Amino acid sequence: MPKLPKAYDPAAVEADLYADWRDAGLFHAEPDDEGEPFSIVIPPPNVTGSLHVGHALDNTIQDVIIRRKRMQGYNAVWVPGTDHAGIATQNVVEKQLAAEGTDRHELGREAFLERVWAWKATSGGQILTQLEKLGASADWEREVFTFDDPRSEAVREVFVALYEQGLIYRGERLINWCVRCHTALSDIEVEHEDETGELARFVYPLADPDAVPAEVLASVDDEEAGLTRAPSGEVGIEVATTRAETMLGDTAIAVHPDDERYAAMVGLEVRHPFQDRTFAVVADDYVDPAFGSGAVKITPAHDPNDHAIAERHDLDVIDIMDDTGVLTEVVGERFVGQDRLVARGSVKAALDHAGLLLGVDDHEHSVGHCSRCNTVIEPRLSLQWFVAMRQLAEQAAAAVREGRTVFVPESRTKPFLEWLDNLHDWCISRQIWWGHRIPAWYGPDGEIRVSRTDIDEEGFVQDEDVLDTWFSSQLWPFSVFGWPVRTPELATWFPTSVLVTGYDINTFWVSRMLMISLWFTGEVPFHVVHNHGLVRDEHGKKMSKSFGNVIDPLDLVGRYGADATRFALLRSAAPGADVPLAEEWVEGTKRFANKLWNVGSFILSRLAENEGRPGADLEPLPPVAELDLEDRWVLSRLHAAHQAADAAYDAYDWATVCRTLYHFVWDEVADWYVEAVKLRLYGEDAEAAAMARRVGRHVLEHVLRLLHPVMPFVTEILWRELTGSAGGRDSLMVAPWPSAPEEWHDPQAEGAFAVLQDLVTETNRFRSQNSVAPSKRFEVVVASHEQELIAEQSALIASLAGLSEVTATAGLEERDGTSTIQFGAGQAQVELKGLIDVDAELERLTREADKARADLARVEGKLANEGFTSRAPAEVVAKERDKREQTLEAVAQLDARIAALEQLRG
RNA sequence: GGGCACGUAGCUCAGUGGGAGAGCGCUGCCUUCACACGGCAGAGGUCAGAGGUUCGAUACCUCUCGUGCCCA
Repeated sequence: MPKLPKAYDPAAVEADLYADWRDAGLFHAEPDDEGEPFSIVIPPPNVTGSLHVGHALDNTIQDVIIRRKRMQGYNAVWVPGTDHAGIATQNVVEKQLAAEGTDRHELGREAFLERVWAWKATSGGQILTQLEKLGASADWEREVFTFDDPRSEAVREVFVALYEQGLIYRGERLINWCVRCHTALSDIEVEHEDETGELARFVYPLADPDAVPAEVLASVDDEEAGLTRAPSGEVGIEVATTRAETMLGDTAIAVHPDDERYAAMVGLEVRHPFQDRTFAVVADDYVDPAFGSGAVKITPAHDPNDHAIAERHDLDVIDIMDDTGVLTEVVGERFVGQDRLVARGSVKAALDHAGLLLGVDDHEHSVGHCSRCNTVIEPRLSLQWFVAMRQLAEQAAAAVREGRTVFVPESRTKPFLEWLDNLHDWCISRQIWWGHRIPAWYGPDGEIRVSRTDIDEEGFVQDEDVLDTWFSSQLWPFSVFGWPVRTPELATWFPTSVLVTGYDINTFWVSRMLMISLWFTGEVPFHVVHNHGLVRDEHGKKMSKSFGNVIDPLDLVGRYGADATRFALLRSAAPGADVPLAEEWVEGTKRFANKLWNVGSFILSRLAENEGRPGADLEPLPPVAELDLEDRWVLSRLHAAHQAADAAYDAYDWATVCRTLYHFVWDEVADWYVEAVKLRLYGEDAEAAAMARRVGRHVLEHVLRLLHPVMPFVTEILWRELTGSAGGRDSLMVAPWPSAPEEWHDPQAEGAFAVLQDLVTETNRFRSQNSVAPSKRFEVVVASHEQELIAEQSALIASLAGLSEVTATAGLEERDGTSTIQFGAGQAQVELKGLIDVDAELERLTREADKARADLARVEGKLANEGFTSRAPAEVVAKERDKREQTLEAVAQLDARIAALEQLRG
């Protein structure tokens, strides 16, 4: 066997191995391939995207699942692709246009779209290439795009069908408007953040104070009165708002019907201070009489609750702003042309100037922001297309309740169902150009035609808007397989097996796939939703560019290798929890890859020429009874590791998979088995050495298979060395998943080996405490209730503990000049003479004791200084006191050992 | 305001009705024939706090405090 390089160098092998797998067609599957179908569709990343750690985790998990299923003999396919990402992609190209001094309107719709397609062809989808660096074994021949022709076909079919079924409608409703993106957004594309804003309190003066009963009017200065006297002297009703500019669109004041303070005012009119109009006081149950003054200003065009009240009371609706958030002429010339945030200040100033402002207080409240660009969202009444969600949501909820789709971890189920149960209709039209254009045409006399084919008739024009990107990506699990065409792929791989995604997009995407899939195919889109956490930094903070804690996964791959990067991510991925990641942790997993490499390289280095293994099947081992203790022990441990890892794989518990295999490889195989087996490998008995090689090779190959899904590269390269594989289709990637025979489970061997481990560990401790060099060999006489075991394994014990001779005895004789090593199953007697150089040891200990005394003197001196103890920070003083305690203890121990040694020297 | 998690070593986290653990970091020793990307040994914890259940609680229950997330 050729000797492998001393250290594992991922960069030297990864690209070649990946190309070899791909060229051998190992990523590709056909519907009529052998095996039970297993399928995963990638959550399509934005075509504009580049790989971040979140993608790295999400796709690593998918790769782990698909690689294991492939090894288990499933007809496994992982379909990759990208999302056209309407707003995000349009933003990218619009930015380019802006840099060129033009914009999309100047270019026109058609030219603009050509421009976006051209951008996509050259710069889009690089994220998929980046996934290859991670080792992603996706079926690249099946790559699709949410905006390619077959997917667009599916989108149109779904839109038209839902329209025909009455589940899609066009209507004027309150929606979320982004004044920067110039488009409507659905509810979930709005992110709410708590902010400290200002609550402005002001008075709407009564239009006719004389309409109020005299005794009510007389009570105006009372604390509890409904009426308020403004600084101007006018009498009116107090209201409050965080968005002062919305008062320009107010069309009512609402009070609670049972609120006696306002009973006399209901039905009366108040006067708008800046506009030539009045409006009424209405009574509505919605109002909370305990909040603020108990009277609420009503802006029906810019607040959902107000809009609901307006519908109940048939109020006027006044939209005060244009698409960019600038106030229109309806607000009056004093404020027209101001941005809504500017107007907020000027309205307050104007109210103050008019003597109507009562005060402005800080106010904690939740403010909606565009999830795309973070601009403050404006609720706004607008004519848009909607999907009626009730029926769809009920079906989806039922499917989840029946367990047709399950969430892993299960704890995600409840919030998901609660969200589904409270779903509002979905606004799906977007005022942008890049996306699936709404297949609706408007004819003369307000006729609307929604059609599967374009309408060319004179007088008909198509809706300018496009569909929400999620409207197309909701079809992904079946549109990738060609739906609505009944393809063999669809028949084989749909419904898909598992969907892997962060829990943060359960509402955005998972819910919609479930709903639409059930509606159109009658099937759930996936049997399992595996939710992983979000990748955060090592302190649990969200990664963000502005915070400077972003980790670039490609950078990690470049420096530590794909395997280490994958392992580091998975190792932190405990079920249900977010995933903390630090660069130095990746360094740690690189060391693990190196450890595995060296275990492999050791075993390989001992193999004889003819001991390479042919074929995909693991070579059978001799019956357990014929094996040595350490063989039986390692197989029993392998059995346990196999069971634990297999169960964790099935449970999507990646942290446990990693922990189990890491521990087995490092702490059991490397630290104990490899060391134990050296006795035979370097010994004279050729037959015993051959057996050791055979078991070692078997264990190594087994664990390589178990580890392959998480660390595909280092396992593959070692496997090829071990088996003499030339690559191609003879690959670990498609080697059968191993099994661990029950007969390996051997508690007796584990118990016996544990006795040896304990004795070896205690001997090491004796060495360490007495400064006996690891290379120094000495004799022990062991008295133990496991006398037989000790006698049988004396050579192994001697080898592991670096002893010259191990003698088993029933009982120890008291002898001068000896000491005993205590271990769990007995004692080992050691001759001290010649082992410990008493003089040198005394000298060393005396030096240490002197140093400790010097330290002690310094600390004591400090603590004796009154200035220090009274003026230094308490924690510093406490630290010094601790140090004194520790140093005292150290001095005492050193003195005791010195005394003991002096007695020995006599 | 409603809901859900979580609080264990300096940091990040496992864990279990009966011995308190891992990785990293830290200390000491060791270049011994797979590996210094290593080996051996070691220091370090009131398992957030209080009460309850129990023979026994870090674990189960209740409350308090603290942190995070989702929803309104």
